[in-house]
Amino acid sequence: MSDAPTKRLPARDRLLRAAHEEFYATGVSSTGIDTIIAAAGVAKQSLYNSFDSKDALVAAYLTERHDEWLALYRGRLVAATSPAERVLAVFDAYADHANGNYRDGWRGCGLLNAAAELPVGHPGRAAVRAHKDEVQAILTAHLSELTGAAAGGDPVQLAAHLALLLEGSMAKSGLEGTDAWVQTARGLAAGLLAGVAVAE
Amino acid sequence: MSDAPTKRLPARDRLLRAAHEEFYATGVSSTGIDTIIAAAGVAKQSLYNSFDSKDALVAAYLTERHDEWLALYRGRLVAATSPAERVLAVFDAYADHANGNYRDGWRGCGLLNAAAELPVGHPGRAAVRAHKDEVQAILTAHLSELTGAAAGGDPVQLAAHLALLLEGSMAKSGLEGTDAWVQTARGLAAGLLAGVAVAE
DNA sequence: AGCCTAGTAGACCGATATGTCTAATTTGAT
DNA sequence: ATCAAATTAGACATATCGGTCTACTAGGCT
Repeated sequence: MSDAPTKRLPARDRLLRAAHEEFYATGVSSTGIDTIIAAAGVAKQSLYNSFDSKDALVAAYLTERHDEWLALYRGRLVAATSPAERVLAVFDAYADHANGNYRDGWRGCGLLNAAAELPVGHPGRAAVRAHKDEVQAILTAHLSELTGAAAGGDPVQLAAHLALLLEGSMAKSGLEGTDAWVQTARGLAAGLLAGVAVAE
Repeated sequence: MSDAPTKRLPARDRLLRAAHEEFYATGVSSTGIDTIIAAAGVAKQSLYNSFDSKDALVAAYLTERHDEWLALYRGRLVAATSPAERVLAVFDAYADHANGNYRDGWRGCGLLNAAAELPVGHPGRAAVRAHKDEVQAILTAHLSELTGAAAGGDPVQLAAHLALLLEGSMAKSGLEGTDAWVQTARGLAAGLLAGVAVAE
């Protein structure tokens, strides 16, 4: 190694890492500031140097998980060689998410979980909705590529169908603690895609 | 009226009604005891006469929402005259749930929302899982009736598909605040059921 | 060496959390 | 009318919440 063996991360990064771990495991509102700074090994003031409030830390946590999923998806995307595979890459990214390392195990989509405990009108809910809209837009784009402009299947409707399977698999796999339901959803999606191909 | 015009409900019932309203609107862990007793118009001691702790009240809240959904489902069931309609009655019960009266509007499935903020291992999560298993068992039973024992479609697999659509519609409609996604899921389910009927 | 930035430890603040306790009062049944 | 059960108001205890403040310290640059 050219550097010091383990360069200590700046406080902001350690806070985000700890926030991810604690918020995901025990929920946003039942996790206190003190828990997070203890997990990060950071002074309380360091938190308020990087973030205006707990709410700002929550907002950063949400965008971080959004980016995290996008990275998983892009990783899967480069290995996909057909439109159908690119659609299934979205399901694989969800599975990768479920198989990540979490202190107390998989507990479902962190964004949906956070939205579930935020009151109506909270900006965090809008952020989660925007993320899910983006996922569905990705599906729609790949499906348009698959069926072509004038094919029989409607890409928008099929994207809605697949999006429901995806989010349903998050809810159900989160309750079970495994990726089994994500794989089930992937299998059903593959069947639907085969049906479109046959119809063409 | 034969009685007093409005018989004041016992404290326990008023507490459950208030707990429903407050827990659903703002989440279980960010809603304090004091908020609930104020909404119920009840003394604090009355809460602890009926429930051992806040956790016990949360548990009662969960079983109450389970029963509430079952009642909606049974109401829809009596009007259904075929196995396919009985399957769709489950979707209609979910739509009824979404169109209920909530102080700050529809915010998704109360059971899923509660599970999303409970840590792994909490008994409340097991209760929610049991509820969702029951819903899926209901779907499976109706589908078995529909396709018969030796029909082409697998009732178990189709029930899994429909269950994913259902829970996906809860997640997505909860973010939007309307029942639109539940109706979309119902339409997709109807299409799948028509496909089974055709294949027979 | 000197300095500036980032970080540290921890006391402190007011508000709120869950839960207990006491004592007075309402209620319904006999 | 009387009695027991249910309910009331509200003080109280203890702990934690998010957030502020002060004073000290460690590292990297010039």
